[in-house]
Amino acid sequence: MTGISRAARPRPVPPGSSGLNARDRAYADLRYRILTGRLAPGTTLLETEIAALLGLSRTPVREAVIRLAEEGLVRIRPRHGITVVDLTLADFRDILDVFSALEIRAVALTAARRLTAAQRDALATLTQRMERATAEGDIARWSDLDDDFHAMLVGLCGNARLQRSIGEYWGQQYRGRRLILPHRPLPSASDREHRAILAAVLDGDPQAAHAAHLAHRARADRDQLALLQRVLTPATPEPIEENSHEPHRP
Amino acid sequence: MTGISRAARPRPVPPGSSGLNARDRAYADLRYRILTGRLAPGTTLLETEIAALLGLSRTPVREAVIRLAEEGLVRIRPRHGITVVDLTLADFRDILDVFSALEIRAVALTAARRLTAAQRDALATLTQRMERATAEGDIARWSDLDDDFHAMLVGLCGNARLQRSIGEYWGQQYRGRRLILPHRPLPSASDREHRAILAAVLDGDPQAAHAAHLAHRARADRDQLALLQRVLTPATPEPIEENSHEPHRP
DNA sequence: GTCGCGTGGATGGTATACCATTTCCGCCGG
DNA sequence: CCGGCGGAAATGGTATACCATCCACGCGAC
Repeated sequence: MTGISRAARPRPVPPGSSGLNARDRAYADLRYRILTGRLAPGTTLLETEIAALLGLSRTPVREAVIRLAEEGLVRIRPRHGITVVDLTLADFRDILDVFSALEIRAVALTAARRLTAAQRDALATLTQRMERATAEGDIARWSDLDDDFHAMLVGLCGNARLQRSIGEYWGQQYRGRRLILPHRPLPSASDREHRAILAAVLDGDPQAAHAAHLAHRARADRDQLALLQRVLTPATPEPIEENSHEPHRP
Repeated sequence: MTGISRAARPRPVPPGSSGLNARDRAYADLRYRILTGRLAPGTTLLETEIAALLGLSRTPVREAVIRLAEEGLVRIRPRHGITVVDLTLADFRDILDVFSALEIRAVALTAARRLTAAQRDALATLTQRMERATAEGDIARWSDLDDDFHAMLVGLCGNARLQRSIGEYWGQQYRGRRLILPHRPLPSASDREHRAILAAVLDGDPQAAHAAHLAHRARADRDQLALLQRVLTPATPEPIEENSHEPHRP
């Protein structure tokens, strides 16, 4: 394909998304609003309301909403409206289980492939930049780079279906990451594990990559869930700030 | 349960189709036709034609087709119609990669759960019946039981999202199984591996279950792909089924 | 006061109408 | 004879209309 990579696929989706049909625009727009918290969990809207909100008719909105529902971001209750799903700790556990299983496989596949020098460099550079971010205590920056690193590992696996499924869960997992971002400790363990993953991938050793990524995800998921529990459990004594590094205003 | 109460209006409802909404009926119907080969790979239909075929309007058909496309069973090419995807060996490899990764995780989760006596019995019985089928050389029956066994392991994992994703890939994997069914050797290896999986699950040992299922899937996938290669490579495919060709347009 | 039933309205599921885009095909010019 | 161009028809994407269904609410009966 194009020499330049498809660019880090994550990112909730830039606001200026254009050149698509109405269905995809509606999907991208709604997904973006949900992932960035502009559409808060629990928000309930009618098909008509969403259509009006986006300036479209019900048909494309409906198709987009069905897709979001299949992805687990919203729930459709006939005659009750479309509700932004409020994820519980158990939900996050389930999501991470699936997401990790897929990602581990993807990394193993990537390790089994021949990478170009540019790709190898890019991976190595990302880990270095993450370590620098850690050293500087810039967790938000680290988190973005971590997204890029994982996305790149997945993007190189060569299995389009696998990538698609991972992308499907990425959004849900992202919501959890976003919630705990302000509470994250320094990701020294992740940095260390990333080194091991990188080494295995550059070595072209799928077995080692599988093991390394499995270990990484097991620990990272455990930590993330522990943090999520802390964030989610309070009945709401402390309003969780919806602002992080995003522009404000809902 | 549904009985006659629903039939308030004379609707040209497809025969046997239970009382779902039109979208789900269209989805189930099309999926069934594709998986059973009634809609042969390569078949191309227009939205209008499918709608006429199912006796529905385009709207629900469209929604169903979008879902099938996301699932990878059909391909939508605007202004060219909806084509039943003809899976290549590479496709099957990709599909099995994802499917196995998910199923392995599911089995590990199941092993981590407390099962009821009935569930344990059911699993044990299934393996026994499979072994009997093997002894009798009834591969078709064995294959069905194998489906049941795997489905039950997955069904017990307690992660609804994981189950959903597995279900999404099950259909595609099923097409491959169906293709090689007549060429399968006696599944002695599978039976042996199933014993190991069963033991680990009944032991409540997720680690062991993970390892056992990983080994099982790795070997089974390898064998299946080898068979698929044999089935798929000949330019002039053997009469795999009695399925008739679609009438071609003049 | 509470429970049950009926009715009206809201809602979403489905059908249909409309329109922009693309493709196919024939015609004209080179 | 070939290739580009134009237009008509087909097609899918979108908008809208329609209608069965379900829910809420109120009224009446117990």
